[in-house]
Formats: sequence, C-alpha cells, structure tokens
Amino acid sequence: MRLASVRGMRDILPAETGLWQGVEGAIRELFGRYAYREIRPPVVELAELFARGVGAETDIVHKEMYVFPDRKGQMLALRPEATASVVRAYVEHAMHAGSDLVKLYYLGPMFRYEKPQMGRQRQFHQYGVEAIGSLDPALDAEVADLAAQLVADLGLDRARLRFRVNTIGCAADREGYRGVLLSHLGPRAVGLCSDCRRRLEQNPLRVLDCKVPSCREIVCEAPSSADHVCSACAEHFEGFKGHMEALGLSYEQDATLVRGLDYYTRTVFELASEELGAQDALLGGGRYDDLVALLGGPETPAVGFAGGMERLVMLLHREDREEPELDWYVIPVTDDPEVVRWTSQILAAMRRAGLAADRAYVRKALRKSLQVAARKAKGAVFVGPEEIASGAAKARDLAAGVERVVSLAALVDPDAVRGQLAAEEAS
RNA sequence: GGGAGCGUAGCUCAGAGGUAGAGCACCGCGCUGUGGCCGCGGUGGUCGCGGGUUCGAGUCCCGUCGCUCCUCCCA
Repeated sequence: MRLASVRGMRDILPAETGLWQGVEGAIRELFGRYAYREIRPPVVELAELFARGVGAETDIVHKEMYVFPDRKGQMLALRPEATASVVRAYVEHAMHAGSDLVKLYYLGPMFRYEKPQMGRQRQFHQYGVEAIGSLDPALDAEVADLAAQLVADLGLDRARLRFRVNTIGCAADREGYRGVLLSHLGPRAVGLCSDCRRRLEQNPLRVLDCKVPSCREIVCEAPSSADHVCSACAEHFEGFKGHMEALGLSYEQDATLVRGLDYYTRTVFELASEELGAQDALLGGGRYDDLVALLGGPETPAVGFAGGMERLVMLLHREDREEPELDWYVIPVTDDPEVVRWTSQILAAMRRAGLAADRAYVRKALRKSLQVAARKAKGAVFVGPEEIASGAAKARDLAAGVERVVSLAALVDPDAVRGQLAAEEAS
C-alpha cells in the first residue's frame, strides 16, 4: 500500500492554513493585550512529569499518553497537554524570582492516543494561558474573560456557546467531599453503570459527569461539591462569580462539572459549543494551586485554561472562499530568450519592491495562462517584443477586465500599483 | 476500549455476478499576443488492502487498514 499519514494525524493543507494563521494571529494578539507572554516548552518531556503533574490515574496519562524509551532507556512522553510543561519551566527557571505574577501563553501540538473522530485527533493543537502567582478570584475571572473575549473576537455566535463554572475546593475539601460523595453513592452503587462502579473506587468525582441516564438520575440528587467546601474556598468562589458578573460574563453553575485532570483545585470552568457534535468542549480550565509545589517549586497558586485549535477552526470553517493572493502574475507571450529574461527581471523587481508576484512557467496557450492568472492574482502583466521595444508593459486588472500600458517603474511601485488598479476600477 | 455506517478518477458520486462510468476539475483544439461562455477531443482507476466463493467479483463472504458517527474521554 502507498505510504500515508499515521492514523489520527493529518495534514493541514494550504487551503486551510490561511484560516489557521488567522486564528493563531488573533490568539497571539489578544493574549498579548491581556499581558501574557509566549512560552515554547518542548514537545517531549520526561514521562514522569505528566504522571506526577496530571495524575498517574487519569485517563490522559494512564491510557492515552505516547510513552517511549529513548536510546538510553529513559522514559519520555509526547506531551498530552501543556500546563505541566509550563509549570515545570516556571520552576526550573525560578521564574517566581523575577516577578510576583507570571503570565504565560502557549500554542502548539499535543498528543493523545485516542480513537479519532470529528474534533478529536491524536495530534491536535492547543492554545492556553497560565497565570502563576496569585490566589485573587479576580484573576480567575480575568482568565475566563480572556476566553470569552477570544470567541467574541473570532465572531462566534455567543447564543450557541455555554459557559459552565463550578468549584471543587482545595485539596482538603476534595478529600472531605470524596467521603460525602462515597457515602451518598455507595448505597446506590447497584444503579450505576459498570464504569461508574469502577470510578467509585478510583476517582468518585468522575461519576458526576457520567452521561449514562441512570447515573445522571442518581448524580443529580448527590450533594454538590460547592456545598461542601471550606469557608475560604466558598468565599473565593463567590468572589469569582461576583467578578464574572461585574465583567458582564453570563455563566451557569454546574455541580456536575468536574475536570479530568488531577491538578485542579477550586475554580473549574468550561466553554462548550452546540455546533461541535459529541466533542463539544471548546476550551476548559481552572485553578491549580498545588501544582507548582508538587513539581518542586514554592507554594504558588495559579489559574489557566486551554482550548482546542481544531475545534475553533471548525466553527469558523463555513466562510472558505479563496481569493487571489498575488498582486501580479507575469506572462511571457513568446519563448524568445530575451522575453523570458525580461519576464524574470520584472518579476524579481516586483518582489524586491515588496509586491507578491509570480510568473507563468508552464508554456501554454496565452488565454490559458490568463485563466491561471485570474485564479491567482489581482493583475496580469504581459511581456513580449512590443513591451521590450517600448520599455513599458501591458498591465491588466483581472477583476475589472481593463488593460493599459504602464511604465516599468510604475509596475514595481506598490503605491502606483494601488493607484493604477483603483483608477482602472473607477473608469 | 465497546458499537454502527462508509471506502470506485484530483473532487462529488453512479454502477447490486458478465467489456469500469458521469458531472466537475485538468490538458489540447476551434480561437497563432489576451480569461470567465460555448463546442469538440484527450489525460487520468492495482474499484482501500489481503484472502475466499465462482467459469467470471467493483458487486457475495471473511479478514485487515482507513474515514465518519455514537459510546468513552477530553481541547
């Protein structure tokens, strides 16, 4: 069989890369505006980082991570997410020493060995922010506001997006709530699905977001974590919600919102879209106050979120018209060596002057070359014996269908070109 | 990991046991240095891959790989 890309890993072709660059540009611009600076951690880390940071028992680490030994037998992993890497870098480079609050963002490929489907690939791309060094609930709200602003900037329909928030408390609260939850769910275990009976022992919180109808019934009567957090965490959550309202961000509180990574504490949130099908989470995040210390740094609270690029691109995909990108397409009208040389010289001059230009390299009927030109460029320039003799060229506006003789100097002057085209369109 | 559907030309798809097709795209000609229309002609396929049944398989059977959807999980 012919060689093909690896399952779950796809090519992003030129027809799509324009959209990707646009989304990436919007992300970088917005995150910069919120005072986050880019960090680029490596794609490969010690496998242990994720086992410790994300949690050895989480699905992501336990079942989905690409793990392999290098040539010296060291166990490495392709990163399944970036927060652990960013925090590792924060600790490794003692970034706490340089600033009271460190705000970082990243953008790049992640890897999870899952069954591929719409909106879920084995290599996918995430963007995200991490604000490390403050426990202020206003910072949680800033991160949520940033997420909301991103989808607004990209022009997504707010009515079809759902912002859900919850609190799962600090580490001590989680331990306490785990007991409360167990004593509620334990007697009802018979009614739970087989997965949930297993979760009951490993991570009872995950029973909460099970989608099996019978489990949901049992779960909706279960005590919610928000009612079982300590007063400090409850106050923090109230503060967070207050700031959300102050910023005009609408949300729904959802007691079943539990994230799949072990490091989360207190605030958790998720933004989902109705338009994405089964994989509807656009972005998700929350607070992780214990992770920095867990990875060997000082006790440092932090909050962040991550979102999926593919899912964002999918929502924007409806407008995919392809417009000519080049300013000029230069066509030699004969095979004459002199003509061909002039063509290359004019082309080079245009490019050096900052114009986007290309030329016909495939010899064919002139009208065919014009068809190609109309697909690729805003204007066509003809080079032949007549043009060489007069020292000017025939330039054609391909949208307006108007043609006029232009001096070579005008051809390579970006301002003149714009004036020229505008004048032709007006006439 | 569990379940379902689909893989035929670059793209969208017909073909239901008997010579692999259409539309679009691409190339050429009509139209010698001027586009989008029209007409005519042409290039292009180990029918995902491997086995089996049959005189004969794109078509039926089994396996496998891939895609899509659900479940699961999350971004």
